Amino acid sequence: MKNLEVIKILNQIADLLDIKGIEFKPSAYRKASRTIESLNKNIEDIAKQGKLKDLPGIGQGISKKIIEILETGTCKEFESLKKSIPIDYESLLAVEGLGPKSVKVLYKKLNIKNLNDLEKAAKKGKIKKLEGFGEKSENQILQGIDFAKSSGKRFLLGHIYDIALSIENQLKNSREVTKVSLAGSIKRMKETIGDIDILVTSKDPKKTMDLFVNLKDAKDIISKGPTRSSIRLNSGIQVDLRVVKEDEFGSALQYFIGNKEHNVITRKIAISKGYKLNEYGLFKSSKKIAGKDEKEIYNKLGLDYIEPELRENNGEIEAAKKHSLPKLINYNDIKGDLQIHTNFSDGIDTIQAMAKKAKELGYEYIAITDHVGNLSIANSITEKRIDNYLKAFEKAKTEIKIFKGCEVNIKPNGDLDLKNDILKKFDFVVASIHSNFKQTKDLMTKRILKAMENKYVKVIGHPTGRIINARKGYELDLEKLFKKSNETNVILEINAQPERLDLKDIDVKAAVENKCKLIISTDAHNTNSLNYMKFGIATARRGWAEKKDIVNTLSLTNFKKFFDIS
DNA sequence: GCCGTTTTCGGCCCGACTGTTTTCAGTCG
Repeated sequence: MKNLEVIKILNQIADLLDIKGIEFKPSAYRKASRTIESLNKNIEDIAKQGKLKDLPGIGQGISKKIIEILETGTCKEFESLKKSIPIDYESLLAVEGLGPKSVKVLYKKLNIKNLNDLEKAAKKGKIKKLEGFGEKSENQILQGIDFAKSSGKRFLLGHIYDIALSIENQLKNSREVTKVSLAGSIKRMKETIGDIDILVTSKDPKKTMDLFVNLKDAKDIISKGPTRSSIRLNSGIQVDLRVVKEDEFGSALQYFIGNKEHNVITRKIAISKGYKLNEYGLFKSSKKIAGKDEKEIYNKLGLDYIEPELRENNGEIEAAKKHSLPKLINYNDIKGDLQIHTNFSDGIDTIQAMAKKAKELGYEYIAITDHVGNLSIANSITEKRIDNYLKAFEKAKTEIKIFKGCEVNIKPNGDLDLKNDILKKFDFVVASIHSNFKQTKDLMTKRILKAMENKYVKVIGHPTGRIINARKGYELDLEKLFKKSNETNVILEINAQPERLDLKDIDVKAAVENKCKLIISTDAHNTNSLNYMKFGIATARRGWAEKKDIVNTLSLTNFKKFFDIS
């Protein structure tokens, strides 16, 4: 799939046009880029079918450029832009406070082309002498350089969610604060988060802002005002707090949860109905007709309430208009966790400890699925140790149902790494890929399809093998897997590990559209990681999944029936 | 560059905060 390549180049064209000071075109390129980002199809296939222009935000000009990129790896427009502005704009724009206008001035006046040039110029005090810059902006740039060098990547949802909740709680517990909510991408439970947005109402905004910028975990204050302040935490993530009035809380939430495209469309709908929508409310001329409550705003726009996880401009507005939004799976619908590791293979805690924690989480059943076979890296349970492992299940005294499970490696040819006469001793076999990721799409698809034909396999673990920010998933024809799943009742997993979330949201949506059921598992290697379930559920919700689409929402009795196990 | 129950041309979301200004441009979300 060349989707990522196309996305990257379109974004870079947008950056360069921005620096050139060209209006409106940058946002057109970014919009096209985001459209491709939300696709769960191969852009090359769409191009071959001549259907690029059917995609929103892609017209005559950009479709030609996409074809050029697919054929040659780049496009003339991009190359000539780079020539005319031969600078490392990506890292320069990553410096906090530097935007396209400043980057242009710095290049024209001081010939600053990269972070090194920028640092030298700032240290020599050259920047503060430029018109429009000063002492403070020079200092800010110096600080920003360090940050741009050290990070730049987005944070994983699962790594910062608890931090966000803790800040939310500290605000909630203060006397002045009357309402608190997370907003932005973290409220939408996006897999990666740029910064944490929080919205509050307060009886004493000044006091609340003081409390906020003095939070224990705050390293720097980026800005502070009566309605908006930003801090940077020790972990490096930025947190924005906004204080709004009680009767603006709903409209502010609507505005700040986003995403951007979703908001642009809701605003346009407002305009088409003769209203105006902004963070202060929904207005008819100057009269406010909604604002306190989000639901009210959506309803007055002729839309059903849209859950935050769906607000990605991915069809939710049309569905809300037609009253056909899915009734999303709830965060408390899960009845069991079906991929769990213990100290028998590469986990830390015992079967009993995992079961105890699962009971606390309110589950009715779990499957312990330690690695079996010859996978050396994960301390796999080899044939010799299998009997010991199975006996441990008999010994474990626990209050909830435990399925005797294992995770078995799928070999490059699609065979499993353990013989059938051993596999049959287990109630619950998860099969997954842990090696030879680089096979062709065709081979990889056949490899997994073959594993799905094994009658002992119940689940395919982390089906695409991707690691967020680190490894692309393997090339795979998911539609064929969906079909096979429907034939064989072998279920594809939504792995809830923060760096996996695999299947990912748009793949979940495709699965649901193919009437393919899924299972959500944490792949926990210690008791604490059993808490990751919420990120898997969030991924399911972002993929429009309902309770009925997720197998482990079934009661123990029905779950057993579904898989025909006891 | 895209798009159209106002438009095939003329719009394109808009407000808070900051720093450098003395009324505003740039950045950010």
